Amino acid sequence: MPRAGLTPQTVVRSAAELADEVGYDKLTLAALAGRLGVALPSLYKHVRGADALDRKLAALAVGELADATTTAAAGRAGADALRAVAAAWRDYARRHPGRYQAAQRVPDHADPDHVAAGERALAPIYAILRGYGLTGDDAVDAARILRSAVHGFVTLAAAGGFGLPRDLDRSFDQLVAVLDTALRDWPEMTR
Amino acid sequence: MPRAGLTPQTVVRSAAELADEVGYDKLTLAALAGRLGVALPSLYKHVRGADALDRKLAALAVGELADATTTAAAGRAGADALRAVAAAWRDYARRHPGRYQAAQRVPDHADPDHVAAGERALAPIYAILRGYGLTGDDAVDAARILRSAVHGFVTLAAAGGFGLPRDLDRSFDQLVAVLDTALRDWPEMTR
DNA sequence: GACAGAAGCTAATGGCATTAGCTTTATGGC
DNA sequence: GCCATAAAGCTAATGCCATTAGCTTCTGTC
Repeated sequence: MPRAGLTPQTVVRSAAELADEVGYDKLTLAALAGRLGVALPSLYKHVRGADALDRKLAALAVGELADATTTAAAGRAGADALRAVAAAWRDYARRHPGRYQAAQRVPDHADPDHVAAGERALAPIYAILRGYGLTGDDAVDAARILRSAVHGFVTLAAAGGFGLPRDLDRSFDQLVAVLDTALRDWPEMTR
Repeated sequence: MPRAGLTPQTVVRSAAELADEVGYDKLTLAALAGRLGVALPSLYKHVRGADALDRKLAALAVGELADATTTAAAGRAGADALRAVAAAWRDYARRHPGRYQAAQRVPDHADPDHVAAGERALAPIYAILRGYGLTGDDAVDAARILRSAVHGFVTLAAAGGFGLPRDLDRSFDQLVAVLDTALRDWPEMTR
């Protein structure tokens, strides 16, 4: 019997593809083993179990999302950077719905790679905010707002929560325009 | 042996409580049966199965969310209404994390109650937007933005996605302030 | 070429969901 | 008041998934 030649890497990468294809909730060790042409328990030679796989997949996905947004932000600033990062973000979520969902898991403090990937994903956001002159508490609030808006949009869109026929691209452009305006005229109010 | 006296109503309500207590992902027919003091298969006398229970729970939760936001909007307009609805929304999600997650399931077209609840939940949002003078496509875009921002915020907050110690209430106030500004000075841009 | 370790396997266990079929309890008509 | 019936509950059986244990076989190194 020839060997399948699996590694932790290939197993996680295959899990990512499977999650994107069938949905994160239907990602199962049994289905993954089937896709890899291997008996289910064999996977335990490469990952500690279903929960560990989920964590590794989250780390992978956050890292990829960080790469995508970082690349999009390179060489840009202001509204230009905001648009590019938001577009890359949404694009990643659409192209990789399973991974994007997996990425929402909060990093385990004991996994430095996952934690680092999470920080890398935040970096382009704070870079954009610096470009708008926002730092400190303002930047924290603004980052939360930016993340909330974009994440909320792609999540609701992916779930089919936007029923009406109105073009989604238009709505997303408006969302980004609103964020740009908000960051330019940052409300001084609550201080 | 005395009867438990269950009904579809009590089963779904108990499921809602259980989901809030242990988390939506850990809501299981086995756990629900245990809480109700009944053997697992007995639940099938009241609900068609796990998936049907999820759907009923979603309908219940969306209805409750609609009630909460509708009540908050009553007698208010403009920024006042926006603040009240956003607060009620966030409050519901925090008080009922399991239900809120359940509510994200898109209504089955064959379930009129669920569909109606979904429309009731949208009503206060569109009412607010009318108060800002937004109708038609503008209202659709604005509603999507509003929903994205608030839903994204409560989702990320619930998942523990906001790591930093900065006060969440402050950030949420800023979010609502940003939305208020955006709705007042609605960008005419993309048309 | 032998051996050590890794990669794979089968078998067994336990949890959950579902279906089938049985027993018992309420209840409504006579 | 009694009995028939439908509903509410039960146990038993099946199937899928995750996990663990323990065995076999491949592969690379001396």
